[in-house]
Amino acid sequence: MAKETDGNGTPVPQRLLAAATRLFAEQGYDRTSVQEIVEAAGVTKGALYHYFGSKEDLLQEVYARVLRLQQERLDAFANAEAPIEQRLRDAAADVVVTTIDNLDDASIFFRSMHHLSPEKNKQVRGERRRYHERFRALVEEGQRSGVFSTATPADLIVDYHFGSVHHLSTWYRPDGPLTPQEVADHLADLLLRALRP
Amino acid sequence: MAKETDGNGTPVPQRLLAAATRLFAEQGYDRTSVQEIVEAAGVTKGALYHYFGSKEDLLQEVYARVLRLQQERLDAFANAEAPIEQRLRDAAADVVVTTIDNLDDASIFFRSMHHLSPEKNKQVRGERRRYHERFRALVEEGQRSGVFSTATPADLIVDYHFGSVHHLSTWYRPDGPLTPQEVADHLADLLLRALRP
DNA sequence: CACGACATACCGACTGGTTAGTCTGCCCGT
DNA sequence: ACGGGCAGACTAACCAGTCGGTATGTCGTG
Repeated sequence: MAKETDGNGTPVPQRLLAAATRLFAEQGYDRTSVQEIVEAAGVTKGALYHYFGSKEDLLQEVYARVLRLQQERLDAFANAEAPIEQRLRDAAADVVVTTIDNLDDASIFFRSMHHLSPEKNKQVRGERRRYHERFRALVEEGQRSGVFSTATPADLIVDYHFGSVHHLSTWYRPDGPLTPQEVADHLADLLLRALRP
Repeated sequence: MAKETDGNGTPVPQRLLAAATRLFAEQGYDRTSVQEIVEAAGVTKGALYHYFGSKEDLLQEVYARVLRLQQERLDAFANAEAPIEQRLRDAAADVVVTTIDNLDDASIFFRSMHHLSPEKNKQVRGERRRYHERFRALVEEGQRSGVFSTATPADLIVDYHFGSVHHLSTWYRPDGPLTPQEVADHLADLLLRALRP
């Protein structure tokens, strides 16, 4: 009986992170006070500053979690044994599904990145670039082997697709007509269709 | 000699709006203090609150300007005398060029919309929807006449394209290798290629 | 096994600083 | 002499982070 103080079974740091994620997504980083976060997590400021160095650290932790997850999944799909069209399609569809599954994290990611201090921002951008480059390598591989059109630079292709992923948090509603998988299939299909020679 | 107090020739309200636009884009809405805005415009708070009701009104005015401009241009291209592929391509490319030309407004638009109060937010969303629907009508027209594939719902097509427009403020750099027109041509081309039957 | 020393986990009042918006009044053109 | 245009001091509220304090557990030692 040392890890949780009240009825809730999950440990305090994770409760804080979950509360912060929800509140940052709902109200934005600047409009969420530390007081609100600790109240939502059922603790006090003492607990938060015991586990985290600052409010900003909380935000960075949200990013780190998302980036780790997406990079792992991309690597898995990209390195699979399959023709390039299949690998790109799978990777493109997967990032859509996982983004919808973590829509809170996604809106925080795209809306609040500029709230990070320059150093942390640089770090996050660096990991983001790794992701971008792995994806671009897939496009280039297909272009070299003649499966994809070379009419458009690979960089632009990647930004085109991630624009639509980025945009999901603006328009996708879980109670809408399309399931996450259907949206993912459509968006991956659009990408592959645009790449036909 | 009643309209401007110092050496700057432009009237005070426009100076305030310009300063606010730049600062909101650079630092975000919440992180920009009213004090900074008035200093950048070379006036004081008295002047700002003489012309605007609140800090939020400034933000809304930025939106209103952008929305008016883009809606006008879309209507012009959409109602032109040309085959549907041409009209859609022109409209899709134009929104890219004007977004890049007003990249500050664009980043504010997409990053700070949720800072508006519910009523103003609803109003902006309404005008946004009008734009979306006019664009969607173009896609549907092409689908009905068999020029565009019907594999993807028109709504999704529109969100796909505007995702990439939205995303521009994240990656486009004026000192990069591509001119605004080149980016616009590429993105419009990708859209049209994805729509090939 | 008893006991003190130290560590971990957390509480909550407090501080120093910032901010949006107000208000009184001056200045100047008409 | 009147009113639009604006200055700038002021206020009331808020907020991130600090700090001294408490409770509970762990570990080494005689």
